Amino acid sequence: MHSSSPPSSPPASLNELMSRANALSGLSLGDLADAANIVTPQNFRTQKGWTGQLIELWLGASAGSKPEQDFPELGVELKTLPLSYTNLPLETTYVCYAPLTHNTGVTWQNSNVRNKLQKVLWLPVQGEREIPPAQRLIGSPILWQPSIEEETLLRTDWEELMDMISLGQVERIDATVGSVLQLRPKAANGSALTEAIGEDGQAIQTRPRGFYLRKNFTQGILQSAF
DNA sequence: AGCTGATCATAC
DNA sequence: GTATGATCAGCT
Repeated sequence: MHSSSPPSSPPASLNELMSRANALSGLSLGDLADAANIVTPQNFRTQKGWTGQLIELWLGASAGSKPEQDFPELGVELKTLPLSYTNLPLETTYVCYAPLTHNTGVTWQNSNVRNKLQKVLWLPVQGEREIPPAQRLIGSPILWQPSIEEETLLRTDWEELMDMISLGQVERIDATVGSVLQLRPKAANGSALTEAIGEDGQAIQTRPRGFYLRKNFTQGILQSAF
């Protein structure tokens, strides 16, 4: 049960964002969907981003698909995190689209990955597939900033991946590359293609890729929060 | 086509 | 059981 309505404006401060997030903790996805007059799907097979969009709505994030943080004024990125019964992440976490061309001048410091991960508000949600989406409960929010050690791990992986992309080795990158950050396909389907750099420096067409955080890394974030 | 929100489903 | 590679929906 939940009787209020989604906010009509973005949070004006970090405190307001956190108090909105804390107010969701303990509620079910069905509660929030009902109160917003949204139909909860029976499963996420055809609506994989549904939970994230529902939480965005309730926190007052600006809708849309811009390559920027969810709360630009606060410098905060929002991520829902599906958890198992033992509170382990069930899925990797998408970070951002990977640039495969025109990467001269791109450094870790000005990268989209670093920008997105500078400050993240994690919203844990029960994610076991046997739990109907409507019954899945929201957990306590975690506001996270990478530690020096975490940022070093991320930067090292990012630099290795970007080096390979820039040197024409994108087709040799698979999801095993990177200790905490990995590169995987990111597209509507297998026929989507984008430009990349080939082995001999020529333009090639390849599947679009995205950066993802490994489960072990997000698990560490959860652990250090408790 | 690019990019957001992600989970699915098969190979291992 | 789990990670990789593939896929779904919506907006620009």
